[in-house]
Amino acid sequence: MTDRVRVLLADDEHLIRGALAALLALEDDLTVVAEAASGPEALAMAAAHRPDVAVLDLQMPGLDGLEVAAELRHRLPECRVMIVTGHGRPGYLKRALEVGVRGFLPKTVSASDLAGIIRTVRAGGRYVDPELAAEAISAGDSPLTPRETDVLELAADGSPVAEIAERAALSPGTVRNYLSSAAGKLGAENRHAAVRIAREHGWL
Amino acid sequence: MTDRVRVLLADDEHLIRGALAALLALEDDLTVVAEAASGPEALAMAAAHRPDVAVLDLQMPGLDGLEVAAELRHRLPECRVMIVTGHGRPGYLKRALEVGVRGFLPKTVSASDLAGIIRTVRAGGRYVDPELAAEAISAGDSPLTPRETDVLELAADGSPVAEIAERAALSPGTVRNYLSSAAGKLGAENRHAAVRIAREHGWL
DNA sequence: GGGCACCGATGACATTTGTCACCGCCCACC
DNA sequence: GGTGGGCGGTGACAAATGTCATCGGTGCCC
Repeated sequence: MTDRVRVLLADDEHLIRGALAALLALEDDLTVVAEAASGPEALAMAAAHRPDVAVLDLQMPGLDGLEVAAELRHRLPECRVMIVTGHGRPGYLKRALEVGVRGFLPKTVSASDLAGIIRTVRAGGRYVDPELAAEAISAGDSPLTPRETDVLELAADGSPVAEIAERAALSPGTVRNYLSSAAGKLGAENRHAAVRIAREHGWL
Repeated sequence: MTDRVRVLLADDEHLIRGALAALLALEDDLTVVAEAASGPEALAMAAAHRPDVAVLDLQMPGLDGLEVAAELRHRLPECRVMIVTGHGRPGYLKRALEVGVRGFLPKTVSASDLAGIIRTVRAGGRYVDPELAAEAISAGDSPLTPRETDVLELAADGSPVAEIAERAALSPGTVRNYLSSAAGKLGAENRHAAVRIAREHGWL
């Protein structure tokens, strides 16, 4: 265990990624072996360099952090995955844990904390930001059925019911039923408010 | 002009801010004299340290980057202001230029570019990311009247018309007129789609 | 086998919303 | 001094939406 920890950094913002790489390089037991600016690139880099720990931004072009995490779990099971997120909605944390993510933290942590968490994760430990954890627990599970979620997602851009029905290959009446049910469960006054509420909880 | 450039960094994400500060410190003609994690804190720091250049994140708690920029222009006119943004919508650029911002760039630039741009701005120059500029030009001005924008903003959370009318102290009929007019101008099928379109253009 | 939840659908009904025409008021601009 | 545009409002009408009851089908679990 005296080897240096090999780290993969994935973030679409060059400025942040570069700065982060420079900062982690100051820690003498960490080495950034690869950087990526998109989801697919992150997968390719991981395959090529086989890092010990992958630090993934949640929002990236192509595949987002969670999708990359899910892929990595199959392709490179010995690689520990951490997710770093700017504005974390609760629902993502649950999904992240489901795909085997070992660390989940907001970008408001300090660099030295990040380095410490990388070491923790590398050693087989887990870390979840306390505030995000609290939000996730208080938010709980989505009360929506899978189909309700689907339809609500199609309603997210403000389309009229007829268009949603067409895209979902459903009857307009059925769509209205699902939306009405979803709005009721979420305590929303209409489907648009329901979309907002579901988004805030990370249920969408 | 042989003095070192005194820089204020404001970003709510400690990780990025710290990393950025470390990176800029490597440039031997730049000094980070203050850091802030929120809009009000940025103003206080600027007043206390009187930096040459303020590098502001667009999205911050309290006051956003543009509001801080507007304040700084009055309180500290000799301080040049730059805005750095993660996912930049076109409308912000126009508003930024209106409040006297000298630099506007996405977080996808490299650190050395950033350092160069800070020097440019310090010397009285301007810099606008070409891609953002192109988007802003193609997006153009908002076709909405001020009042239409207000009402559309109140409609953004999906509230029913009655609630919007109450919050705006307007008659429900008037609210519907404004929303209908706004949706028409934006080519939207209803007010919720109008909100989305206006958001995408940075007109909200 | 009986409950139970989810899916998909229909019909009916009240409410909300979108749209249009038209009004008066004020202010800026020519 | 007229004209135009924004603001705020009313009334009316058609369309979209929300809500409810009800149906049949499926699959799961006790």
